[in-house]
Amino acid sequence: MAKHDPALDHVFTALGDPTRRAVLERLATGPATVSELNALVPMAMPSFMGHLRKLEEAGMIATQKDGRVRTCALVAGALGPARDWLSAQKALWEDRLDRFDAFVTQLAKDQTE
Amino acid sequence: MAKHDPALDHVFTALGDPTRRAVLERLATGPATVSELNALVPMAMPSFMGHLRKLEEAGMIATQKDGRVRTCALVAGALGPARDWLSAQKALWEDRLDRFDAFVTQLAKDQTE
DNA sequence: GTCATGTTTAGCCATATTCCTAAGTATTCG
DNA sequence: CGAATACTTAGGAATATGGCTAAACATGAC
Repeated sequence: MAKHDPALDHVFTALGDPTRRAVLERLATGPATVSELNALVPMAMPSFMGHLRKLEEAGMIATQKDGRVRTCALVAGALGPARDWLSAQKALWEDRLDRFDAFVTQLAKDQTE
Repeated sequence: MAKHDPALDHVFTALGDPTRRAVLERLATGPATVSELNALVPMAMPSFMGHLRKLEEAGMIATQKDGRVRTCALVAGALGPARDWLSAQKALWEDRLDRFDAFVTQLAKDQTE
């Protein structure tokens, strides 16, 4: 397990905002322009661009400008590390809680004997 | 899919910090006191307490004070929503990318014909 | 009771975040 | 060319975040 993974910092932080999650959810259905994405939330364009920039810096979306229109799309595999961390953690977590459960169960059994 | 889930905001934001992830990783092996956890990172206790408070507010850890010692432990199922969101998203994401792949493949095939 | 230990509170500082408006640039349309 | 469209840049304000030191508290050990 990595001591300190800055990529994970960026990805989780990016996911911690509802506007940015909404963008990702929308992009999961296919690419979209900045204006189309901005229409999802009631926010001025410059503010919204800040969110897109963070998603791009986190490596979660890629953008490309054609003429005056910028199109955004998801980056494959960007969620992998986050999901892996969570899965590993959840496994340990539940294993640990299971053992605690067993401990409590054993305790209860001992008392009834 | 929830329009705007504040619980998810808190959980992902909490995960976006290496100090807090280190705490969770440590707690996955069993409960620990505040001092024990603080020893994991070079940080003054009051600063560190701020991180613990965030984890507690996010519902990810529970704490309890016995005498002058506060013990911290994981909360079961706290990672569930985050993991679920990521899994759902990743599924859509990869499905979408697969279809894009198929589209590109088809395009290439068309050109060679 | 005194003293060490383990937090907790209070208060401060620097920087980052998240929003805004106004004005600028670049492209496309008529 | 002129006007509309789609961003982009510049700059600013409010609040949040992440760190600190110093001092207060509460409890356990002697």
